[in-house]
Amino acid sequence: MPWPKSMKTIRIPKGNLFASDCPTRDILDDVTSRWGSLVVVILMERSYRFSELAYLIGGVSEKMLAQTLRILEEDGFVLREVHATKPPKVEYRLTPFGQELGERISALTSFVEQNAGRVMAHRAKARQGLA
Amino acid sequence: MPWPKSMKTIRIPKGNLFASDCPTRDILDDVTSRWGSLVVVILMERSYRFSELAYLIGGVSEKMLAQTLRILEEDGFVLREVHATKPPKVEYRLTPFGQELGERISALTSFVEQNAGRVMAHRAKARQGLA
DNA sequence: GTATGTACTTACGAAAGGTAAGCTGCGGGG
DNA sequence: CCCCGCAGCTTACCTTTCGTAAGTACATAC
Repeated sequence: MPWPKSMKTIRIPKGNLFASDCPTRDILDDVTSRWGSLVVVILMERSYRFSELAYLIGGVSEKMLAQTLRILEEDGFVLREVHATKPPKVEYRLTPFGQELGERISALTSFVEQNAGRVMAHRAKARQGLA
Repeated sequence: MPWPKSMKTIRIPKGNLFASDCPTRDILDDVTSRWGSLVVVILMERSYRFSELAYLIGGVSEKMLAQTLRILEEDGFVLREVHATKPPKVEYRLTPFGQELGERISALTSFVEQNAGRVMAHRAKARQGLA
């Protein structure tokens, strides 16, 4: 697909989010990943252990939970605390930076929760239109 | 993995986002999908045509853009207007509902853009720790 | 009649994600 | 002793999703 003429008058609206090679894109993917956002929201409440998270977040596999937590830790949103008890105990909590992020994500998730009915209704209408 | 003992005292923090069979989860996936959030943010600015979106959002394929737009339309966030000109022209814009959503998503994306430096710095430190 | 413009679809290979089993290290029951 | 269980991952394997590139339709322009 060639570059359309209407492009000549268009400027990229904001920052660099829309450039595919910008690291901003990676970070957004991390925090909006399927499990990432759920982990952040649940950690807003308090710290949790690995197995607690695995059970609270319905449908997550241990593999994906571990991967998600590792990424969020690398990005500086989550803190991993190992307690050398027997058997070992690993607690995850949000960093202050992660809490700032969590406020934004919670705003989004609670909006989605509160308006899920509207969306479901619209989906039903849209599918009637197709049939 | 069996249900751990510490679970007995835990209650699910909020709503139903954490139940794997809740439609809320699907909706969240739609709006936080790789391309979904970018489309919503860019449509906050003004309406755009298909090919314009394809060029503004770096790295998106036409296939994924079409799929993303169809989903956002079904959910009631985006409106699709076909102008029967020759050649045809299709405009996409946010519904009022989509704009409410867009405010939440923009809050998140602008936070990420503004704090990308912090994240990159933390990633670099984390990788030094490993080496 | 060949090429262009617009908005998609479709086929196919690559990559991400899910499932389930294994691993380590220690303590307790038989 | 020996094996099981607990906790927190990790690995192997397979399925689903995604990206790439080509094709479609229809009309006008060359």
